[in-house]
Amino acid sequence: MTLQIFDSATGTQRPFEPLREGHVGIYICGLTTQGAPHIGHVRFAVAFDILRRWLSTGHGYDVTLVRNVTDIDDKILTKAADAGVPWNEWSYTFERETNDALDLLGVLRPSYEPRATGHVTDMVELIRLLIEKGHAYSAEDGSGDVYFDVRSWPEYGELTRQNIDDMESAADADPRGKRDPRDFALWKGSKPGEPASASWPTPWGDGRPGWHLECSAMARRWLGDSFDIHGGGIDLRFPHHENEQAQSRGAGLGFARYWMHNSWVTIGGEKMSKSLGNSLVVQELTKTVRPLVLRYYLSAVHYRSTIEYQPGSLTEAAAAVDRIEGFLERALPDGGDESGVIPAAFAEAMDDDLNVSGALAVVFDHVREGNIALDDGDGERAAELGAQVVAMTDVLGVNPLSSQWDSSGDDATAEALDSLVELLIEARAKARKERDFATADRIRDQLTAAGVSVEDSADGARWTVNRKGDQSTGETTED
RNA sequence: GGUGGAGUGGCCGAGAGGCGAGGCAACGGCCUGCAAAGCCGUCUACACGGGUUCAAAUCCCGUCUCCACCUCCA
Repeated sequence: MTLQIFDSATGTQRPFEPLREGHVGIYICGLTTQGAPHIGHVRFAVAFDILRRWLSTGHGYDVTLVRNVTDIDDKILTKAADAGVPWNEWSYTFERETNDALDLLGVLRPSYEPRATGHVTDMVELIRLLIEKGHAYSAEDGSGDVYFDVRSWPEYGELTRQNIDDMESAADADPRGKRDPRDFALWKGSKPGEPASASWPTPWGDGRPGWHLECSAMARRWLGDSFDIHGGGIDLRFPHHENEQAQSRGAGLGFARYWMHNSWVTIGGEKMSKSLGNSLVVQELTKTVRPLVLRYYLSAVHYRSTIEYQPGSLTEAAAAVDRIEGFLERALPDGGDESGVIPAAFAEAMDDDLNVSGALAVVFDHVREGNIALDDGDGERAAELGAQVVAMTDVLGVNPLSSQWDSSGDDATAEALDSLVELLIEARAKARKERDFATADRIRDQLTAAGVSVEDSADGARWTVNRKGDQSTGETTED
């Protein structure tokens, strides 16, 4: 079976064929290092994490995933200056914070994570090539800026299928030394008042990288002149990705062969933004909601569909996760292994441009069938189905049994809790046997009050510690 | 003005000419000492108006509504 990918450059779904057999090179834009990441900021990472897992698990590809860090730009310089912190420390602080958030959500780390500031030489080389080919020029106003000449590149607008003359030129655009208002900066000359540490020498003057150029330079260095997939948020399509492609192809490089863009998370119908406060910052949210639940929530919707966040969304996700988890804990009491085979229906859904919703339907079908097997006392069949559920949820990064989600503290504490609860469970079992239901219920109530759920079954009681976000109280409600 | 996306049952959300995706919630039943969990069942939906077709949520035409991007956005 071939993986079908919706290529936003053509606006069509087409079969994925890698440049090099057995290998896939992916470049993703997106790490935000201006501030703490909210759930909208991390969606792209979750979406492409699923792509990556499916390419390797489902198709056996060796995947190289490069995810850049824009560690210098106007916003970083401004915010750092306002905070009185060196810009590089500001950026690095949030780079770590974002990576922590992604670790928390089980996003696999990239193969490599290059920073813009480490690739000035590669950028200079690209600028040189572009000037040589007549696609770039040094600003005539002596600012030290270097611009890409969009009129010199007939294919400009190709990626987003736009006609250059139909574009609304920004009313507030500062023409500076541009030949055309749509020309964009490859390199930005240093301005008075900017920190000396944010300046690098080039043949066209001291300055710092333009935003778009870094991706062209880093993709080229770490993935080659041509590579398979370029990903990022839909809002980056234009101008960022359009400009990247123009620069790279203008310089004579093949660049990306498939473009994938994820949609975003909205709240109240609007794109999520920082001004909404920090209630949806990943690290805040995961104080009351399990990271697994948040990961599920961000994964469950197709990557090209908008996720509308509303109070209650996470409670709903928690219920769905509990359903999978409850089954797996009963079907695989000793934990999962890697023996599960991925069902064809699941693969089919995933091959259809990563139809995660469709794939989850297959997961839940297996959960139901497994529960029936458990009710019938067919542990073997249940374990088999459980293993399949493990395999499928692993692809989506939402396997409840994964060690990724272990957070119960140290083993000694867990063992102490275990023996205390077992003691009460035994006492309750004795009371029930003697038909002393008042005592049995009192013990269960005490356990419930302590945050331990008890479920009776034919072969004894099963208990679990209630998780964060399982109750509606874990949800922050809007007035 | 240009480009693109969307409108599906109480809610979320797939699907894309005929066969009731799935999840959540609610209600009824089975099971249970009672619960919980699980299972079975009920609620039969595709913005609106036309058209094509034996058959349309799906194709065509038109309309309405919402959202995004258009040179520092995940």
